[in-house]
Amino acid sequence: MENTVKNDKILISTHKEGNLYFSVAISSSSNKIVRIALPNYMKDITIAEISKDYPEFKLTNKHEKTAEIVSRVYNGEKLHLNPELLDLEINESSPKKSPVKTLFERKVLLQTAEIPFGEVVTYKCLAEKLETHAYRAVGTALGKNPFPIIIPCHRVVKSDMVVGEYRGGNEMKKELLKNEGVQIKGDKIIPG
DNA sequence: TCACTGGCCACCT
DNA sequence: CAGGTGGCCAGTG
Repeated sequence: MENTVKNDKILISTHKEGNLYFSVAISSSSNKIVRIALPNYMKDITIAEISKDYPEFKLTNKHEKTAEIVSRVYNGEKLHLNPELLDLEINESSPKKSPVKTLFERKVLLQTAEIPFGEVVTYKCLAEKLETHAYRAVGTALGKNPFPIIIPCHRVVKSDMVVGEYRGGNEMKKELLKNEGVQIKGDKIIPG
């Protein structure tokens, strides 16, 4: 059992790339990533995003390397981060404490992790792979993705190829896609 | 239990 | 094309 537990210490490390800050949160007991913050021009905002779920944390540079990897992936480097490093477990005794809270969310995230660099799939397609018609629920689950960028929820788009929504905003989603070579015109993916 | 809310979809003007 | 409508179903309170 390696999921987050009550007295776990959460370590937050930040890396600056260009004028953006990238923060990651790692559990000191499992040594796994429990949260990745979306990049921001303000360091404090990335930390605040995490501290909302983990009020008791410690700032450290111990995991800055991990935050740097996130920043490099954001900027379009095709890097592989071992999915084992993400805490995808569901804590049965208190699911609310774990980054991923339900089986459905986990299945959606794992399926999303399969989408190759530079490619997109639709919410519908993802739902069908999970053998459900809960298209909207797929979107909702991705909206709560604790590991944005690394679990590439930005590669999931609407059925009409419009880019769609993103926690960090529609523009950030488009930038992420452009960074990995996806052609976009207006709000629409150009099939390639 | 029930009602409501979504990072959606299909279908209709 | 744009905008509206009803439908889908997992989570939430």
